[in-house]
Amino acid sequence: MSGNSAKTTDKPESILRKTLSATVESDIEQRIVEGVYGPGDRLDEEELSAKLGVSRTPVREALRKLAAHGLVTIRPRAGATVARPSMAEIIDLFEVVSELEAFAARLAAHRATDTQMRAIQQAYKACGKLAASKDAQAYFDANRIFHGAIWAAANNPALTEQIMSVDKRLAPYRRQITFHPTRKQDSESEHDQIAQALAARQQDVAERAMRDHVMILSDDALQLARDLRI
Amino acid sequence: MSGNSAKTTDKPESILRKTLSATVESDIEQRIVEGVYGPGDRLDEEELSAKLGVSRTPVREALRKLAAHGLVTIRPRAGATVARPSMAEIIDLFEVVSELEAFAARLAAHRATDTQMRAIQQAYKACGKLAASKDAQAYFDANRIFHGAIWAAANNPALTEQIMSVDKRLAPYRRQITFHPTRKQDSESEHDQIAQALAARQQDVAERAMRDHVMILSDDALQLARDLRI
DNA sequence: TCTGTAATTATTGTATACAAGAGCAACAGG
DNA sequence: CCTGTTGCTCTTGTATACAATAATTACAGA
Repeated sequence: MSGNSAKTTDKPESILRKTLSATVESDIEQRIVEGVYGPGDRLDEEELSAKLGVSRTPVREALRKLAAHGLVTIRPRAGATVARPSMAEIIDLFEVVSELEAFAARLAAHRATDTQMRAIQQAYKACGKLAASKDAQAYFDANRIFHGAIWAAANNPALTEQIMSVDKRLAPYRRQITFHPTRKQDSESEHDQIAQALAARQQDVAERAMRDHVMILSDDALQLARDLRI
Repeated sequence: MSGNSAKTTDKPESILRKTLSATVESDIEQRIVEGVYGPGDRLDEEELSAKLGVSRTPVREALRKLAAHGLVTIRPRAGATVARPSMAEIIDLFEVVSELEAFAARLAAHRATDTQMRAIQQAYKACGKLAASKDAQAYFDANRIFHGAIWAAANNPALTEQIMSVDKRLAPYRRQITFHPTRKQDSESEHDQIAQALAARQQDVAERAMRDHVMILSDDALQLARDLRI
C-alpha cells in the first residue's frame, strides 16, 4: 500500500467516494461563501439537517470541519454561527493572504509551465472583457479564475490550500468590493501588471505587484466594511 | 494510564468551557505531534474511544477536525490514519512555513513591543544554553518557544494560527532533526542572526535570516527523511 | 418601571443502535 | 502454485435517544 501512491492530487474538494457528510459540508460551505448565510448568522443543527434531508450527525461533523477552517464559530453548548471576524482579524487575514498570494506569484513566475502560463493569460483576458460589463458576479468569478490560475502555476498544492482556506474566510468582504464600479477598472490595471510580470517571468515584480494588488483590495474592503458598520 | 486526563496539559488554545470533544481532540493531536502515533498509523475509532473513555461520537468529531487541519487523513469508509505526506508534500509544506515564518520575523522586527522583544531575547538565550546539552527534547521545546515568541511579536494572530497549523503537520519530520548533534550548533548561529536583526529592528535582515533558517532545517529534514526512507 | 432570581425551554453534547460498504479469507478453478 | 471469485467480518456512516446546559422568560420585590 505504501508503494506507488503516485501523485495523489490532493485537492481539498476531491470527493472520490461520495459520503453524505462530505456533500453536506460543501453544501453549507457554499452557502456561507456565496453569502446566503452571512457573518454572525446562526447555524441551527436541526434546521440544517431538515433543510439538507439528513440527521444531525453529518451536519455536526460538517460544522466542526468548517469551524476548523475558521469559517464557522462554535461556542460550547451555544451553537454554531457563521464566523464574524473583528475588523482587526479581517486586517490580519488580508495581511496573511496578501503575503501568500505574493509568494504564489513569485513561484508562478519561476515555475509556471507553458500551459499554466497560457491559462493565466487567458484568464487575464477574460477578466478584462468582463471589467466593462455590469455583471459583477461574472467578474467576481473571472477574477477568482485568474487568481486560481496563478495559485496553480505556483505548483505548490499546500500553498494553494492555505490560500484558499484564508480566502474563503474573507469571501464575504471581498464580495462587497466587486459591486463597487470603480474598483473593477483599477483592479484591471493591477492585473495587467501582474500578468505582464508573470509572462516575462520577473519574480520580484510579480511578487510585488500581487502583494500591492491584494493590499489595495484589502484597504477598499476595510473602508467599505467601515462604511457599512460591519 | 487510562486514568482520567483531567489534567489540562499545555494547551495553547484557551478553552473557556471545556467540552469533552475539545479535550479528546487535543489529546489525540498531542499524541500525533509528540510522535506517539507516527505517520501512516491507523486511528481506530473504537480503540481511541476505549482509550479515552468516551464514545465514538466525540472521537469522530475530533478526527474530522484534525483531518481538516491536515494532521489526519480520512478515506471514506476506510478509516482515519495519521497523515503521511509524500516527499513532495513535505517540501511544499516547508516552503509555505518558511515564507510565513519569514513574514512573521519581518512583522516582529517592525511591531514587537519592548516586552515581546525581551521575551524573544530571553528565549534565544535559553536556546543557547540548551544547544550544548544532551537533552534534545529540552532543546526542541526551547526552540519552539523562541519561534513562538517571534510569532507572537508579529502581532497577527491569524498568521500565528496559520504557522502553527502547518508546523504541526511537519512536527514528525522536524523532530528527527533535533536529534542530530551537529544541527543544534548550526541552528544556534542562525538563531543569533535572527535575534540580532530583530533587536536592531532590521526587517529585511530578519526576514531573510528566518527564511534561510527554516529552509536549512527543511533541507536537513528532507535529507534525513531520504536516508530513513520515509 | 427596573432589576435580580428562578423555573422553563430549547439546543447542544454524548451515547448507542442499526445500516452499508470495504477489506479479508477461504475456496474453486486454471 | 497462482488467480479470480464469493461470502463473511469488521469498521465506518448515519440515525435516533437521552443527558446536560446555555438562553429565555416569568415573576417577585424594590
